[in-house]
Amino acid sequence: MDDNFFDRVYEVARLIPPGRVTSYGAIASYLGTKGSSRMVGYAMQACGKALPPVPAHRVVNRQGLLTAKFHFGGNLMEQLLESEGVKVTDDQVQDFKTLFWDPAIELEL
DNA sequence: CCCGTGACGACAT
DNA sequence: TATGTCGCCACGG
Repeated sequence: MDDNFFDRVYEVARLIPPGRVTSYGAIASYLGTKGSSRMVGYAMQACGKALPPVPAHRVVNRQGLLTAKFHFGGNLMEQLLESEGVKVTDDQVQDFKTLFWDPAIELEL
């Protein structure tokens, strides 16, 4: 875990409260690399080897769309989110705007 | 060392 | 509103 950049992403991702979701761009922006939202997703891809495990299922794209479900495998991601109380329909988070957790704001206090 | 790829996002048309 | 294109930068081949 010498990869500082990845660790930053993991650290923020782990701060996401249960039943909440955030976007790659929000995390990237918090890290100061808002233009590199792709790197956040890329880091998530490698989150499987990160300890403690990162709740990547709480991270979705700007539209609240479960773009990562393909990587989780089937409906696993959707299952995990609903298990935390997050309503998901058609690979899309319901009330995404309400459940949205922005580190730049929530951690601002 | 160069090239293609990608869990995204903003802007242009 | 929908579709297309570019930028971003780390990683594998």
